[in-house]
Formats: sequence, C-alpha cells, structure tokens
Amino acid sequence: MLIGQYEHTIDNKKRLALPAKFRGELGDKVIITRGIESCLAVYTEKEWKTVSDKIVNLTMTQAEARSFSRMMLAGAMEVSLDKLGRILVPDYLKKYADLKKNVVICGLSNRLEIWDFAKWETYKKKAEKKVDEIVSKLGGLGI
Amino acid sequence: MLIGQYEHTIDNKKRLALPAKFRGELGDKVIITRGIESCLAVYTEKEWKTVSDKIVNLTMTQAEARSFSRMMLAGAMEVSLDKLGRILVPDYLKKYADLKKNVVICGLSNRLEIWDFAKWETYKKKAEKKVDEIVSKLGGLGI
DNA sequence: ATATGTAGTGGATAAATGTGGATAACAGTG
DNA sequence: CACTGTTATCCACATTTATCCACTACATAT
Repeated sequence: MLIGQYEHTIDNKKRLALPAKFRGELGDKVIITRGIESCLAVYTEKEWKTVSDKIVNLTMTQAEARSFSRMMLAGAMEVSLDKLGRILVPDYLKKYADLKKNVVICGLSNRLEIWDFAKWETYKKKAEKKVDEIVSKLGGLGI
Repeated sequence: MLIGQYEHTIDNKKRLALPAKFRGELGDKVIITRGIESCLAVYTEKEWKTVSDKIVNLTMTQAEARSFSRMMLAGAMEVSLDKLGRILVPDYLKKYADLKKNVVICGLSNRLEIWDFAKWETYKKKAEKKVDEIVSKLGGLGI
C-alpha cells in the first residue's frame, strides 16, 4: 500500500527519484499520466490495466469519449526506473503539472501523485481546513 | 499497449519516423488511414483486420455505408517501415489531415493517431477542460 | 564519537534515436 | 531509347536518452 509523502527534486535532465519505500511495490516499470487538479499520477503496470480498462469502456457520447480517451491515453507514458530508482518525467507532463525543481510525491494507496512543491503547499492548506468540515458532516468515520 | 505522445517532423520527402517505443509492437508493416477529426490513424496489420471487419459489417443506409466505407477502406494504405522506422505518408492523407512539418504522434491503446502540431494543441486545450467535467460527472474513476 | 550503510543528487560517458541528405533503382513520358 | 521525375535504399550527423560512477547527507549501529 502506497502511503506517505516525500519531498524530492527533479534535476535538469528531468530525472526524478521515486522514494525507496515504494520501489518494491512499483516494480521497474510504471505508467505516469495526468492527474486531476494539475498533478501527475503514477501507477504500477497492474493498476494501470484496471484504470485503462475503465477509460476504454466508459459510456458517453462518441465525441466526448474520443476526447477523454485521447487525453488519458495519449497523456500517459510508460517509463522505466533506472538502477537508482529514478524515472524520466516527459516534457509535456512536466508542463501540464507545472513542475519546477522541488516536488512532493504522495502515496495514495493505489497510485502515487506528483505535485509541484508550491502548488502542494497551497492545496494542503485548503484541504486541511476542509478535513474538519467534512468529518463533522459525516458524523465521524470511526477514526 | 500504445500510449504516450511524441513530437516528430515530416521531412520534405514525406517521411515520418514512428517513435522507437512503438516499433516492437507495430512490426514492419502498418495500415495508415483517415482518422476522425482530421487526423490520421495507424493500425497494426492485426488490429486493422478487426477494424475493417467492423466497418464492413456496420448497419446503416446503403448510401451512408458506401460513402463511409469508401472513405475508410479506400483511404487506407499499407505502408512499410524503412530500416530506421520511418513510413511514407501518402499525399492525399497528408492533405486530408492538413499535416505540415511538425506533427504529434499519439498512442491510443490499439492505434496511433497523427495530428498536425497546431491542430493538436488547439484540440488539447478544449479537451483538457472537458476532462475535468467528465471526471466530476463520473464521480471519479478511482484515478 | 566514529564507522557503516542506505538514499538522494549530480555529472560524465556511451549508446540509441531522429533528421537530413546523397545515391541508386524504377516508372512514366515524349 | 533517352529523359525526367518519383520512389527506395543507404549513410552521416547531431541531439537526445540511457547507463554508469562519484559525492554528500542522513540514519543506524558499534
């Protein structure tokens, strides 16, 4: 299970080390793609099959389906980890998520998310406030 | 599985290099034909059999069927990759998709699509907006 | 406090990829 | 049959990508 968050850096050759804790679970090949809210998502090959099956089999209008799958499939890329556990972040994805040198890597159970450090800080502040609201709405979660 | 996007160029002899990552899966002969929304579609020989079967067995009025299958089947062409992984883009297809020098090659699971660079950028901007809408409609995909 | 090991970062070198051009084979036309 | 234009094959360059190795920082253990 992928959990926790780490601060790493992307060097000037677009290499990014994935946290050592995750490597066993990730294997030596992962799928990196667009995430929601301008971050990137990283899946294991196995998880990606599940996700891509969902994408291919979505029911919606033809034009919507085409544009959605173009974004999700053409947006994805298979990358392999080098001997030191680093991946190469494709240029267009780096731009999409607006990644600078410092990034945050979050484990979200079945996937990783990669955020620009500044964006993450902003997002986190908002999200932290909301957690209290949401929990009280739900009347507790047993947590 | 064919995923990812690459920027390549068509030289003045209409040659286009297919991304090295795809070559293993494509073999040394592919079918290139009209795609939807003024792009070109590229299939492996095997995938093309599946697709062309579907086209032949479509149910529609006689006139519609004729014009559609003329476009898709007569529009298709078998091209072979040279030693360096390049194909020759037929003139009428180049015109159809309005391809200039710079093009984008997208992997869409069972096929490639070839877009004029400018057209792709325009299309992508629109599609990106829709993605967020679609995802929230779907209530997430677990992605 | 001093070693030892692991993890993250950075750089150097070697290989692969994409692009452009040159030459050779082919087909069509006068 | 010669000529022109097109298509295919081959080779060379430049850039990008992959692989390898070194350094530093932090942590744990001796």
